[in-house]
Amino acid sequence: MLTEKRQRVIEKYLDEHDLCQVIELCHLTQTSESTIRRDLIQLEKAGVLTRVHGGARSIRDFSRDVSQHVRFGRNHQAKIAIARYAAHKVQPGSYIFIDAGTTTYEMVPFLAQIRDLTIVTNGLETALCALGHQIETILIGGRIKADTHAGVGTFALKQLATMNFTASFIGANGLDVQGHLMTPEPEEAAIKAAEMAQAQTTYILMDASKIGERHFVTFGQANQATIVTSQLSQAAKAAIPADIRLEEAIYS
Amino acid sequence: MLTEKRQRVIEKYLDEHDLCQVIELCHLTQTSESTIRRDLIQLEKAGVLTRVHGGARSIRDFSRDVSQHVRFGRNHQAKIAIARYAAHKVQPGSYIFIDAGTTTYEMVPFLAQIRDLTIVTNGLETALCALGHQIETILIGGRIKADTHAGVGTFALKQLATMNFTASFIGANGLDVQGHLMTPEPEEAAIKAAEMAQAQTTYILMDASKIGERHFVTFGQANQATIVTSQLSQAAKAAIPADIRLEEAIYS
DNA sequence: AGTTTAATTCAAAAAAGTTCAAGTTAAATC
DNA sequence: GATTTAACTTGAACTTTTTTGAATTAAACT
Repeated sequence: MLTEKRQRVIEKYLDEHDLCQVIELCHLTQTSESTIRRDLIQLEKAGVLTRVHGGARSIRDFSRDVSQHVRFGRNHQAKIAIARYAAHKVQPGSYIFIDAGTTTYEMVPFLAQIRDLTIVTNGLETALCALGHQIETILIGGRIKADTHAGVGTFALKQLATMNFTASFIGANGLDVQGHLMTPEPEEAAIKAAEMAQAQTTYILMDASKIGERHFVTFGQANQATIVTSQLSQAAKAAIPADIRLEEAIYS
Repeated sequence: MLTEKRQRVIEKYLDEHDLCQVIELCHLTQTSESTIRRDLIQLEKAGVLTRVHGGARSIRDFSRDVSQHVRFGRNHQAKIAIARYAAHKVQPGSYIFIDAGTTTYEMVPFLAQIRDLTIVTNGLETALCALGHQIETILIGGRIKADTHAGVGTFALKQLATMNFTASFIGANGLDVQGHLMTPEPEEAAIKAAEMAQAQTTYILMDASKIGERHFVTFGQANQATIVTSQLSQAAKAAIPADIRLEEAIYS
């Protein structure tokens, strides 16, 4: 492949994905890491992208560190599979809520094709990503948490209370055998509860590693929602409550 | 094959493909690499194409040059000077509003040192930047405009109506001799008006090039605020309304 | 700590530049 | 009209430069 061509592929890929790993580009262009690194150095010098540890970021992507951790995180493949699966539930013309968080963030690219879609979110990165995909986006404001970049607090709750969603897609950090949906942080829990309350249908996105885990605050009951998760281990299956709607997203 | 004919074929192929390899052209024209190289040298000299290692690229292809957008917009230095000047107006312990926009965005780094500061903004990038500087941040939600990434609309206005700021820092696109503060977009104008209404003191940030410019919507009167701008040209001075508080930020 | 990613270095491979002999063409000469 | 010569084009052989991938060392992240 021509150097020129390869660098264009990289540019295009970065335009679409905002962030990418060196390895991804190797597979994409069928070249070695050395070559990709050299390309990235050149492209950075040309002002097309910014190099970050492990890959590169689009120059006009402000979401920086958080989404970087999103992309390079551990169960990334599982999260994408869950997100893709969940995205299939979305109907054209609907108003959906996308919770702040890494798994739900991954839904956005899969939503880009759906017609007349409006997404509402309290995640800054999610909003920016959606805008980048030409999706009509409404952001829940409020105090922004420094670690997760999620809108929380009374301002957020008040704004949420006036909205009604076709469906909410919410991340959770834990699910126990009694069907408690849990998260470590009270303010985020309050928001998640409101997100559920305002939705006709709720989907909880959580990878299998979180089933059986317990956290400080319960924000809802599992039987009020559909759980979308990755392939379950035997241990995870034992920890699932009885009266539950659970769907496994299979990925290869 | 005639040289003339061969070069015509190369041109045509390049018009269609933007980019091509020497080998491709050899097959296409049934000639040796030497010949193709000689053709490419000639055609490059004629300004038809640009040679790259391994092939050539159409001169008409500007997708490459677009990437020269290391564009920190036009008056970047002036904007930083204005932002620095405006930031000095901020007192510790205050609640201030920072409007979405490039000039106001530049204030954020200068605000990082100020103790007990809470900033409220309707700009996504501004919020992320502030969070990055460990500043307590509240975001105004609402529909997010795709071009400016600013929160607008009724959701935003409603949320704003409940807040009160020590000071608002707002960008403007135009100021005429009657003291009209103007911006091109009605929805943003409505937000800017609300930002002014909720503030004890308003600072309008605009570089000198915008003084004398007119735009579609007026969102406020200059005598209700302090204008912070860059060094004024003679033309700009002539366009300034009489009853105005205006401060020039000097930069070297 | 240990693991992953990046920078550096070097040899192999690919491509470009260079040179030259053979082939073409066209005008000039016989 | 045929032959010669000069100008030009072409393809191959060779050298130089650029690009590439692997190996090693250094740095960064968890």
